[in-house]
Amino acid sequence: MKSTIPEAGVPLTKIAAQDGPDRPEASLHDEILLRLRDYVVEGNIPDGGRVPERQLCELFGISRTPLREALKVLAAEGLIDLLPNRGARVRQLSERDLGELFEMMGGLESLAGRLACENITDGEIAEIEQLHYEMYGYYLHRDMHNYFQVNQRIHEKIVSASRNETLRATYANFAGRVRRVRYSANFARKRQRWAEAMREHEAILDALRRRSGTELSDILFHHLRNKRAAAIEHLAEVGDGKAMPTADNPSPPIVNS
Amino acid sequence: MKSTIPEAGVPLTKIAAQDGPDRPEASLHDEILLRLRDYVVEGNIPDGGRVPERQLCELFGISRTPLREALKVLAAEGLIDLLPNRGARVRQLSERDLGELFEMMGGLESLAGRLACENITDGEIAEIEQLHYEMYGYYLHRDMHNYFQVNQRIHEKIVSASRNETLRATYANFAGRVRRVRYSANFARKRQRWAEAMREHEAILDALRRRSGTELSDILFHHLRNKRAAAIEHLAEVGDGKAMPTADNPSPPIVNS
DNA sequence: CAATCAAATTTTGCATTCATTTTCTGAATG
DNA sequence: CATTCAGAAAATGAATGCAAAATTTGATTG
Repeated sequence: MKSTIPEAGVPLTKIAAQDGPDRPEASLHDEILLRLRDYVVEGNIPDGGRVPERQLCELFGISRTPLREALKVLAAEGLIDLLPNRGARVRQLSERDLGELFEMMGGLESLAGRLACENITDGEIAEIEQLHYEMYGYYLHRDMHNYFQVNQRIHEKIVSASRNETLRATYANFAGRVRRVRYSANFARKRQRWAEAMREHEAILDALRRRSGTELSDILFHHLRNKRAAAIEHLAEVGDGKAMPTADNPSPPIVNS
Repeated sequence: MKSTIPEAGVPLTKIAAQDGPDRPEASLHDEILLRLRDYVVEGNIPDGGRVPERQLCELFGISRTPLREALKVLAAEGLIDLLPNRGARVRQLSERDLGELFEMMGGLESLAGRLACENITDGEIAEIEQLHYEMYGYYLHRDMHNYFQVNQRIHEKIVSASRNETLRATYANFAGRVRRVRYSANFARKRQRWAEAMREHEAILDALRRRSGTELSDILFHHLRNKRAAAIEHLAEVGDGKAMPTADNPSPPIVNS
C-alpha cells in the first residue's frame, strides 16, 4: 500500500542534511516522523510529559515546520495529544485506553488468523513452528527477553500471512502504541500467566496447522484478551503509588480519537 | 502576489465552542483537517487527481502551512498519497486495496459484534430492532437510498455498543476510506445480493438478541465479505472504462426512489 | 514536422517571521 | 502567609519568504 503509513524500524542516520551519500532522498518530514515516533515510543519523554518542540528542533537540527507536521500525524495516530495553544503531550494511556487497545489488537490478530488460515503456505507454517519451538526453549530457560522477542515475531508472521497490507500496517500502528506498556508488563509477567500463554500458543499452532480459521480467530482473540488482563493488572500494580518524575499534571487530558 | 487576506474567502466559523471552562477549541488546523477530508471523501477531486494546494488555500482562505499539515495527516490516514516534491494526489484504490479495506471493516465489525454482545443494553437492542424493521420497510419499497442510510446506522450502532472508542474511531476511519466506492456500489446493487443482505441482517439481529458473541462475530465477518464481493464486482464492471481522468467527477447524484 | 533541450514559470519543502496566547515571575494586597 | 494580578518571557499557531525541484513553454535541430 503506501509509504506514509506508520511503520517502524527504518534506518535513521543523518541529522542535518549534509551533502551526504546519495541516499534515496526521503523527505525531511518522513524522516522526522520516523525519528520522532521512535523517540516517543522508546520512552524518552515521560507519560503525559510535554513534548518540547523547541528542543526537538535543535536535537533534529530542523525548523519547527516539519516537526509540527510530524506532531500532527502522531496526534492522529494517537501517540500524543495536542492541546490547543498548549502544545503536545505524550499520551497517557488510562487503564481503559489500554483495555481498548488490547481489544483492538485482539480483534486484528483474530482477523489476521482467520485470513492467514486461508492464505498461509506450508513453508510459512513451518517457519512459525520453528519459531514456536525456539520460543518454547526460551520458556523452559526462563529467558523472558528472548521469549518476548520470538513471541512478537510469531504474531507478526501470522499477521503477515493474512496477505493484507492494510491490516499489517494497522496492526503495527496499534502495537506501537502499547509497546512501552507491554515491555514493562512483560518483565513482571507472572509465572502462571506465562505457562498459560505457552499453552495458548500451542493451540494457535495447532489451529494454524489445521487451517481452521474460525478456531484460530477465536484462540487469538482470547489470547490477546489474556495478555490484556495481564498488562492491565501490571499497570494497576505499578501505576498505583507511582507518580512520574516530571509529569506535572496527572489530570487526564480530554482527547478525541 | 498572494493576497490571501485572512478575511477573504470563507468565514471559518469556529466549531461548536461548547461551553465549559476551557474546552479544547477547534484550531484552524483541525477545522481544515475536517473540511479537507470531507472535500476529498465527497469526491471533489477525481481519483488519482492532484490536490491543488494553492487553490485549496484560497478556497479555505488560509495559508499553506495549516493546509499542508492537514495533508500530512490525510496521507497518514491513507486518503491521499504524498509524492516527494510532486505534491499530493487522491489515492486511487486498486481492487486489491478495496478488498483489503473491506476485510478490515469485516474484522472490525466482527470484533465490534463480539464486544457488543457483552456490553449492549436491552434498550440498544430495541433501537437496533427498530432500525431493522425500518430498513426492512425500505427494502420492501425498494428504497435503496434510505435502506443504505439505515443500514449504516445499524452497523454504527453495533460498533458503538462495543463500548470501545478506539474501535469506533478506527472503524469510522476505514468507513471513510471506502465511502465513495460503497456509494456507487450501492446503486448498482443487485436484487439478489440485496435479499441476501437482508437475510444476513436478520441473522445479525437474532444473534444480537441472544447475545451470542461468537456467532455474531462470524455473521458480521461474512456479511462484510459479501459486501466486499459486491463492491469489487461492481468496481470491476464500472472500472472497465477506467480512463476518465476528467477534471471533476463529483459524487454520484443521490436520488430518492 | 517530430523530437529534444534549455529557459521561464510554477510548485514544493522548509525556514523564518509575526501576532496571540499561555505560562512564568514577582510584587502588592488582604 | 497565601492569593491575586500585572507585566515579562516563552510557547504556540499561522503567514510569509526563499531556495530547490518539478513542470511547462518555446525555440532549435535533425
